[in-house]
Amino acid sequence: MKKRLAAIYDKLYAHFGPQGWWPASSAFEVIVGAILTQNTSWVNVEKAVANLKKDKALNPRRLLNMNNKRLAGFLRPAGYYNIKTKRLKEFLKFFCQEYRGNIARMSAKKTQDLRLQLLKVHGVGQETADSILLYALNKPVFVVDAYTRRILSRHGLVRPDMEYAEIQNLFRKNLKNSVKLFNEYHALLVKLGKDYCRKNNPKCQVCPLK
DNA sequence: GACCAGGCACATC
DNA sequence: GATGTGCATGGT
Repeated sequence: MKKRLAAIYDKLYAHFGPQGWWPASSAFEVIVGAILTQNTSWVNVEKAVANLKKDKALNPRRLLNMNNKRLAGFLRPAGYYNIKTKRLKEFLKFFCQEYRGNIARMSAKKTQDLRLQLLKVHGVGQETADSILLYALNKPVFVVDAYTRRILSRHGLVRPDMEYAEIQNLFRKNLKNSVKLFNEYHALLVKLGKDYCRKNNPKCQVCPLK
């Protein structure tokens, strides 16, 4: 398994090159994006984030104080905007109360403890929590998403219904637990997924992993 | 017009 | 524990 995971990474990296993730200009923006991208294409998330930036609202206090109607209006292009308004507010409440809206304070917490805290926030599940840990706070945690599952199962490394934690363990146990590697690996899987491995995508047979 | 997207919570069995 | 459903916009 070590060799297979390493080989997949090498092929993807050789084919696509470095992905430069996460596409955001601050840790806080990463977190907002992580919540907004739940089951949503990234281009739509970018529009919502642009709305917030244009209003100079992309900071914890301003977002937390904004009324929900207005916030939902900004989030609209990202879809599920009512739900996402609530989820974002839930995170902001936690972030401001627990860490005074300060990334460095939150980052100082022990990774596994912080992960558990994040999972208690309503609207933050495993993938969102891990995206925050890896891409906003640079913790060596592997992010498992729909593409990861689909790609690995199509290539026979996991069963399609395998638990999140089990898939995550595959990476943790068989690769160097490096922020740089985990960052790039997951980003490459998403790139491959978008280009070749969407649901019902006919390009699947010309996948560069073959 | 159908199908899909970088999930999650909740209901029901 | 497994399975089904609502949430919603915008691109292909």
